[in-house]
Amino acid sequence: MTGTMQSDFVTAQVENPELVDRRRSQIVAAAVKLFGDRGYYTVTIKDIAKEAGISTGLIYQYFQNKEDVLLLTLMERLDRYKDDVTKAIASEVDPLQRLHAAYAACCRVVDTNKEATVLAYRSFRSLDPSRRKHVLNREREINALLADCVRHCQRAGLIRGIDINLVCSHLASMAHAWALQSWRFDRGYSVDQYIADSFDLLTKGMLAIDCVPSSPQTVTT
Amino acid sequence: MTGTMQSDFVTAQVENPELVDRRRSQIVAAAVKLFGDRGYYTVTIKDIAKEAGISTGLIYQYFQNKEDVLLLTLMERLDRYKDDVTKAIASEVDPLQRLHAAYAACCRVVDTNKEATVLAYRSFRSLDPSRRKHVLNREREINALLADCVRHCQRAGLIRGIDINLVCSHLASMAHAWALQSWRFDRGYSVDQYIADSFDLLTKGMLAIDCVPSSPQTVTT
Amino acid sequence: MTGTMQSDFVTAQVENPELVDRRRSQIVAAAVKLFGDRGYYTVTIKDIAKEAGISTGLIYQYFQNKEDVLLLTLMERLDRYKDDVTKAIASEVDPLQRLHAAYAACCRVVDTNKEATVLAYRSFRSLDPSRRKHVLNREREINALLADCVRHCQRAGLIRGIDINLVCSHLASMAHAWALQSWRFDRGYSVDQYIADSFDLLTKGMLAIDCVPSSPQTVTT
Amino acid sequence: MTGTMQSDFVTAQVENPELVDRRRSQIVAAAVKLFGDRGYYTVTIKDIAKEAGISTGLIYQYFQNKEDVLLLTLMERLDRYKDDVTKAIASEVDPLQRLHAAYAACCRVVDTNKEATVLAYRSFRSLDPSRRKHVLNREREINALLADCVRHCQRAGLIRGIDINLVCSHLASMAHAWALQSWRFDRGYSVDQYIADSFDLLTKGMLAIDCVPSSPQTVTT
DNA sequence: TATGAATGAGAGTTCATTCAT
DNA sequence: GATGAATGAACTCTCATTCAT
Repeated sequence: MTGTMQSDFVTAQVENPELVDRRRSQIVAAAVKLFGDRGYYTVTIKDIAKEAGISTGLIYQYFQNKEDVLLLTLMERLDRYKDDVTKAIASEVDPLQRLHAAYAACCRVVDTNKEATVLAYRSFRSLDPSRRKHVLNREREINALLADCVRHCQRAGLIRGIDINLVCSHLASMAHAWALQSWRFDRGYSVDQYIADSFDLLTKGMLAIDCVPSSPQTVTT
Repeated sequence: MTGTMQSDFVTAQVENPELVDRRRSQIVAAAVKLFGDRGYYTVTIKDIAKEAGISTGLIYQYFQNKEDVLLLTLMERLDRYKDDVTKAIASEVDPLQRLHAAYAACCRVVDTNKEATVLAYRSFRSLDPSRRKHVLNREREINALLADCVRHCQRAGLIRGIDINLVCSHLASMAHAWALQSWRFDRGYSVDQYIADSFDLLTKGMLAIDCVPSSPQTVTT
Repeated sequence: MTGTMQSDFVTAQVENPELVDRRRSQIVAAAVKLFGDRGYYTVTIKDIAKEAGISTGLIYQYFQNKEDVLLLTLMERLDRYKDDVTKAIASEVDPLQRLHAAYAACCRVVDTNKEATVLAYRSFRSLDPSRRKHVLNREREINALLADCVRHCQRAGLIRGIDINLVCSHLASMAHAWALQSWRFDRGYSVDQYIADSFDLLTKGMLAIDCVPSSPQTVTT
Repeated sequence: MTGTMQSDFVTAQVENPELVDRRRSQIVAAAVKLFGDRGYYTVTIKDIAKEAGISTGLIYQYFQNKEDVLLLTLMERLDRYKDDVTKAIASEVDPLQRLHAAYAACCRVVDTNKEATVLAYRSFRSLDPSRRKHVLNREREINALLADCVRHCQRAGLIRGIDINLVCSHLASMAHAWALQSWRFDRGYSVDQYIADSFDLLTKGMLAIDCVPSSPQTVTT
């Protein structure tokens, strides 16, 4: 199971696992809020402690340093992300509907967690290489879920033989865009509408001339 | 013209405009390199001064504070971005080829400037609201260029009546993905290939069943 | 008797005297080891608790604060010191042999407890004045044992009428030097040899010309 | 020349060598006073800055960290020590008088700098191994001066064939004792008297029976 | 104009001590 | 009696910014 504050790469001084879980959740909740609003560097440990309603020293009983707080903050979101996507595709059998369900789940996670999504982009590079690896691994696991959906569609002959990496990048980018480029969209524009529109665009493309449109690729090379 | 270090929102203590231009370029060049590598907060003014080969004090003759250095650093990239896209579409007349040229230009700017692209995502929120506005305005100008291309295609009946904002978001996201999600792509995969593949995907969509595919939209709501 | 962990200047919260004795010994044993290795300030109460196999809170049941742990740590060594010297001279009757036995005992205590000897020098001043007094008193008691030996020798006409304080300082310095200046001596050089050589030097002096050497004292004043 | 604040093992951010010299002297002077009174660990960087009349940040322009302040503080005393001894023996030709001059110089350095002498004993072990090496090297240089005097005396047949290390240890211990064991001596007792008395003791020994006294060495083993 | 020494507020982190269990 | 989670004051060190030269 992914969604726990236990972690083999972030160590705590406190031994009671339930307490570790509870306190870390408390601290991460405060961190998500503050990091999301103001970014990693402008938020101090004291700010987090105050927001969490505990003393500064206590944070260091559950995290080795500030960077570990960021790490678990980013990981927690990815855990929820993965869980949501997993649940979303569990009940779907039709390949294309499965893919749609996965994409919709991604968009919804982004929507309910816009700040955290932005934070992920802002702060990933604030982690040192070894911590980045943990985040990337989780990111790849999520990606594998999407890739699987795409692969099923391709096997069913529903999607043409495009590079799966490219398709996944496409899907992820569009989901993230809902948070990262929110300035582009009208206030009234809802996630549901966005999911519908963007999935339509992703699947059917932009061109009006159906079927074999005159590709401008030859120009490229 | 955009590509100058003169700026009405960042003021200098030095009066000679040429000098301002030269010094600011020198400083911004150093900042681009360092911010790109290590991010805004971990780079010090001293680092920038050393990289630029000047004294720390001098930076404050041309910028009011560190945040202004970041602002011009981000702006400079957007200026180049805009110039490149402008030049790219200048010679194209066919609407779709124009769009392709614009998109390709975006991808190439991203490719030659991956670090700066990542920096933009990381550091935009480190700016205060008034400075963000300047960046967003420039971003919108670039977006307008793309939007114009799309509009032309739509008027020519080449692109179907999808919301232009959505299409532009799509285009921008994919261009940025080349830098932001570079971990997804193989080392051997070139920008040119990426441009070709992603533009094909963007325009024609993912579906194998051409023309009217059974849309899964109804599931969404 | 000196060698107990009961103490009228360090108070405990626990009433059972045997328990106080046992726990204090346990804690002081851990403290000796850690303070000896790393000094007073770099060792934490937590370190001591862990080394002693107890909880941090328990230390405060037997000591009022960290400084008291140091005090008893220093005192314990002095207690052993005093006991050893007392025992060593108990069986000797010949004044000079008594003195020799006392000096040899000092050197051996130092030798078996080099770290603690160094600690005493390092950390005495970390105590507040009132605690220092306790250490100094014990130190003076030990000194009195030596002084007594010297006095006996003088009365027996074996030692000339030098100021006893000076002689004692001399003896103590040389004994301590075995730990404090161990870098001066070869690895193969044994305590026994050191005792023999240094006592010979102390008693007979450095000069080759026996009897009345041309003293350079007149130069001094 | 030894007595300068330039140092190849402690680096400064400031380049002007005279300034480095002046500021370091200023800081070390404050540190000597405070460390001497209260020890290394209980004195804060802020204390030193205040005592020196500068800002805390400035200390870090001239020292990399607090430990380096301690290092130079200890080194400075050793430099003066070495200079004083060197000067003292420069004019003496008679081997024994040379030795006496060296010893007297040692005692006088200790006397005018009691706190610093105590500090050296207290704080040497607060240095990390590489820094200790620097101190020990200087200490060995000073020791070499003494050893040289002793050797001359031995060659002249004035001192018997005792191990030179032992003799030097003896001399150094007695000199240091003037500061370390000052509690033993009466207030009225002067350095000059101490030098005279202790040198007499060191050279002629304690025994009243001149010449070949019955050595108690055989008892030792 | 240009320098870089100087400032000092504020960051992350530690640790002696307390106290509910 | 014993535990160890919790506290928060105080530490070392950094760095944006200033200003005398």
